[in-house]
Amino acid sequence: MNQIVVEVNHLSIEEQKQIIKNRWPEALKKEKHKEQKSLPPLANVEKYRQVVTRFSPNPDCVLHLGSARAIILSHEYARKYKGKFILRFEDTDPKVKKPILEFYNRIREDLVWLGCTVDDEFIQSDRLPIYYDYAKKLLCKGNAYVCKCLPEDFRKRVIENKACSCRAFSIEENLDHWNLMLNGALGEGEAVVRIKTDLNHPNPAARDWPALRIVDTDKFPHPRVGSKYSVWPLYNMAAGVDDHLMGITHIIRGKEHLTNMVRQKYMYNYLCWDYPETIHYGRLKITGAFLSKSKIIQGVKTGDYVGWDDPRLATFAALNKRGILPESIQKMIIDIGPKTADVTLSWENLFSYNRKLLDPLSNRYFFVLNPIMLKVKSVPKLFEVNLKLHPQKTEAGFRTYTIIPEGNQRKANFWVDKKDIKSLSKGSMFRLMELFNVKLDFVSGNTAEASFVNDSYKEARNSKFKFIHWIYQDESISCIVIMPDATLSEGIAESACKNLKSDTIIQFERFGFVRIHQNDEKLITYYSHK
RNA sequence: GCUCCGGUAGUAUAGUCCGGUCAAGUAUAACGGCCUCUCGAGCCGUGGACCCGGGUUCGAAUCCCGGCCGGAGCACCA
Repeated sequence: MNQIVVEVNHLSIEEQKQIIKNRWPEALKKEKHKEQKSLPPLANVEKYRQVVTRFSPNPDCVLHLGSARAIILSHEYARKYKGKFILRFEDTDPKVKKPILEFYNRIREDLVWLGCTVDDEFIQSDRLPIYYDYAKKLLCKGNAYVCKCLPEDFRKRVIENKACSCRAFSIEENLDHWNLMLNGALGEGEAVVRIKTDLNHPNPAARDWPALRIVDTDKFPHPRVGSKYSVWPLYNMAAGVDDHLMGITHIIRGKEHLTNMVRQKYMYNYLCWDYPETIHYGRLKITGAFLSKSKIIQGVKTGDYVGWDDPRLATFAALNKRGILPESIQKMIIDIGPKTADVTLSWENLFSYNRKLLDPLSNRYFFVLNPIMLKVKSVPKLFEVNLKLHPQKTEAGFRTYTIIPEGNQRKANFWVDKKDIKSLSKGSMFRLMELFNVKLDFVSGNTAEASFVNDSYKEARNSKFKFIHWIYQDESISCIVIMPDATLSEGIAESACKNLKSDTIIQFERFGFVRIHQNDEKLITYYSHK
């Protein structure tokens, strides 16, 4: 056996290929296989009765593409294993990252839009007594202490692996101090509860982390519970306790939380809990989009953005407005999967997912961006055209226009795109799509003149005429397209668009997909993509 | 500075745990062609990648060592 392997390895690739070709030609045939991508299996599922995942946002901003990975992966895994998906509002910072009432609901709405149904919901600001309970337990067991050092002093010591004097207090003293925190005798910044870890832990970030602190809620009332509490848990305390209590089996979150796992594991050990399985995925960026909450909040506040759904933002609200389907986002996130490397997507990626879904669903219409009046003379007769609403689906129906030549010159007037006309030279022939062929006579300013040639499609095709779209002057309405950079483009759409309901997504042929935003007095659309 | 994580075409992903079928698959983007009364969709085709250097091995994207590059944490934020 080994001998054969050695022998074969000494042959060149060409020689090996030749032998295979002669003896087993079928082995060289390549098979094309299309695989439906799905999520890799979750670890240790069999250990648990039911998979439980959670999405836990701070309601201090609307949701955006940056959260999509956490939401969709958590939800998708819960569904895949017929488990539970929990929404938990982590609103435990009334001061620095203050929650805002309106966002609780906006986040719920965003999740509904995304198609991620929530099985259960919790709000941490309802649960302070629970955290107090565990804080006291940890203090009683000597696993935590009340630290009254200045943060800078503590840091200095901890970097040198040294304990501060508070660490040596007795359990009774700690409980006294804890009560002083709770009853308001100690003010903001005067004390924190720290979980004891290992002062020699190689990672300084893991040493004796803070679990609860005091916030002056008279000055900074919480939007839901006001000034009822002044002692607030920090992330690792609240999330750690909740993950256990809520039976979370698989934590799926960004890798910036990697050291938080290390920290929380100390607490889990003290309380004799098992730490859930974890997936720490990498950061998701999209080129050219701001995915930073603070920038979004700032920009909306100053009016640089028109709102949470400004088309320049990658918030779900904005993506919705721009005609991005939630299914496209879902599919994209699932394809990306849960790996730890950072990803930088380009819009093209999202668009191609979206286009695939949109194409069969969207009806087609004509829209002229830079209108120029084209006067066609010598139109011999009345033309009635039926334009397909969808090129591949006749069952979608038609829109019908009747072109009636007028005057003794038998003229018919159309709006066409200036760019199209500019690309044609005088005397050249072109075709008004689905209508007839014309010859360009002359162009001046905002009008052009042409004369009827014939209505032979074959001739247009064979002679490679340019095919351009058009809007009959008597059947035109004005239309505004809001572009991705928030600029407005005004153009002319065909009158059949009058009946479109807002929120439908259509394709303006040779222009791109747009979503109808408003169609009362004026047609206003948002541009999606080509 | 300390600690952790990562690096496969322009972008994203499969393969890495457990070395051979990877001469590196797929999607998207680019280019060319076909088809189509859209510049969309569809079909066919082309080009394009294992961060670098050593080592182990008959054989390395995969294992080991060293380097380089990128990201994250080191908050009384989440």
